[in-house]
Amino acid sequence: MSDEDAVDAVVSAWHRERPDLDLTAIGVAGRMGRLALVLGPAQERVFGKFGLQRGEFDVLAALRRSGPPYTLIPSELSATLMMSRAGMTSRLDRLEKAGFVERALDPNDRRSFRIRLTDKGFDAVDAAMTEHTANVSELLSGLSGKELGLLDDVLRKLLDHLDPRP
Amino acid sequence: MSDEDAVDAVVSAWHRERPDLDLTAIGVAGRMGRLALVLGPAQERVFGKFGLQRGEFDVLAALRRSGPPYTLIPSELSATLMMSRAGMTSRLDRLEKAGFVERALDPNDRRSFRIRLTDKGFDAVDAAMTEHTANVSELLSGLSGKELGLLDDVLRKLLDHLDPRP
DNA sequence: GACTGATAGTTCGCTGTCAAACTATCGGGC
DNA sequence: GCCCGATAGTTTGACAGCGAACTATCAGTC
Repeated sequence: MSDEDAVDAVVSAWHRERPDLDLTAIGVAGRMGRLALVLGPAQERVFGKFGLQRGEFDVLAALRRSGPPYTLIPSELSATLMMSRAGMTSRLDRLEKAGFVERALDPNDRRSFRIRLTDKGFDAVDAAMTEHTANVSELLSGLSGKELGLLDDVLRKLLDHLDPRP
Repeated sequence: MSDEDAVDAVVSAWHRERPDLDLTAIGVAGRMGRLALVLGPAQERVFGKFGLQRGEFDVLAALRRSGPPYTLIPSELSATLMMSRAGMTSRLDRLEKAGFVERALDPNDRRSFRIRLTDKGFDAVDAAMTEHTANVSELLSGLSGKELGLLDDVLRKLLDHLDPRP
């Protein structure tokens, strides 16, 4: 069988010090956390090549996949991306300054705006998405198709349990 | 079958807009990212009850599970926790100020220190770990034991592929 | 039509992290 | 015994994100 990995070492150290605890779930959570720590930067490297950071890409991607006219409202964006509105304001500032999006007045609601992807933003996000997709496929290429499907099923179930759709 | 979840919606929107892309891996990565976004705050709530944030708990936990005399040096800590030394300096400042750890001179290397868990830090991390363990078990309780084992196996394999042990 | 609570977005102050520059110390090679 | 590159930790400056306070607008009620 395969060697002990970093998470196994953590779990067995805890088991030695605190044999009273049930560490089954801790190991799984530890692997997920560590995975996020490895996958995050590996994805950001790709976004960086297009002058974007992860969060900025997420905004452009949400606009892009919404289809023509590639327009959304800031509060939709902050809700979809699970972040504060304050943070969204500054992200949009950066993206607007870089010419990737435009703020247009919303004719129906004067409190709000319509955030529209510019042509430049469209091109950037499409190119970034192409490479991002290839990169993520490569990152997960250590798993067989069957394992990938299995992982997806379990993650879906877990996500549904933690954050059930209404 | 279960309903379409948020990630399915993202993937199918991308498929509509960009049918040229293979989105299999994107879906899995999306679920992992979203899971991290849900699990993170859910864990931080517990740490907060003990006056700690996640990163600070991680430091105390590394010291605690290293066993007596509960002492490590800063560079070990920053390497284990995959963070910069600069960040570790400020974490240790906070923890020292709160009385959870002490900096002692390293007799063998005058560039370095020995970070030692105080009694107060020991008690705090033990109590936090007890509750953290229960909390994580509860968070993952949506999965059966078999599913948990399956998830662990796949994550281990993936982690090994991405970040192989030397 | 005026009032009231909810909603949209911004501003402000704070915080945790990082990268780069810096100081001090170590340890091997000549 | 002295250099000199490597190593340990800190300091500095910058930055993304958050929560709370604020302004403007909407929508329903009397």
